[in-house]
Amino acid sequence: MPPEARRTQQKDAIREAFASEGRPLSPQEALESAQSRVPGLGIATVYRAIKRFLTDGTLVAVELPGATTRYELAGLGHHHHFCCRRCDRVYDVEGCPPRVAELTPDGFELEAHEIVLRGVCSGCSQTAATT
Amino acid sequence: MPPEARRTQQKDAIREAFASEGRPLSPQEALESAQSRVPGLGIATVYRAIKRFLTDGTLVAVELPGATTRYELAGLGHHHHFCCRRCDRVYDVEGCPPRVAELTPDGFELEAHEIVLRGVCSGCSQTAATT
DNA sequence: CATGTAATGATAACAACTTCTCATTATCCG
DNA sequence: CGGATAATGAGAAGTTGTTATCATTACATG
Repeated sequence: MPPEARRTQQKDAIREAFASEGRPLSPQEALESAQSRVPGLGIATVYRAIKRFLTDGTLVAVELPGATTRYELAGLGHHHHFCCRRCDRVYDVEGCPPRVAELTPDGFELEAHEIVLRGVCSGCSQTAATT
Repeated sequence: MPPEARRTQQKDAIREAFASEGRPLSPQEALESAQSRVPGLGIATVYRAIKRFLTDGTLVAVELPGATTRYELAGLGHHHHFCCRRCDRVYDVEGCPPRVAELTPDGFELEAHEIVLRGVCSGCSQTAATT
């Protein structure tokens, strides 16, 4: 049996990072966010916490093309993602277009689908000017 | 100015691999396919050829969530991809569902989108039986 | 509050993929 | 054909992201 988990301010800070940011975070992003609460936090602890949160169902992995894996709180239901090419942040997007399943070639069995939108987020869009 | 390119049987074999397979290939897949034409072919040569083909517009990169980058012949037009979880091969799929752009959150600027279908390809589906 | 032990932080070690190095080979052009 | 040099193959070396090691710290319980 696995060792009993202890509650620590580090894990609390990491969990809180995902909850407060409200978008999928990479381990590095989670580290930076959580460090505002626990300054000395190390990246190894973030990886350990994420692994534990995946196991206990707190987080789920979000894989994106050409980017490192992000993680977000579980239980959000079916949704997709938007990647900003300026800040590299990933955002959740609601909804799902109709007829996605119709793309499936004959003889293929569709089990899941993912949609990734790309562009510039509202924050970066305002800051804009330069390309 | 860059050195003048020479035509070699290795590059021909690699280009032919992409043309004959008709689907996005990883460097490793391209190597295996091209080795049927040039047995001694090395992986370094495949990487060098791909880099050159990207530069001269012969190939384009296809990035997928949680998978190594694939490459395919350029000029295929807008399309999406299907990943088989059994054989890990990637296939092109025609078409594009309507209203994808409507998912974009307010204030965000959409520039592109990608759809990845997942499941089992027709080849693996027949071989099936086991899960 | 004393104690057993899970958790942490820093860093080394991994793993997967890609690029570099260099001696050798092949291509191209006069 | 002969020479200049681009291309190749094999393996070393880099990258980037993740996991393991280990001495130290901090939970949590009696």
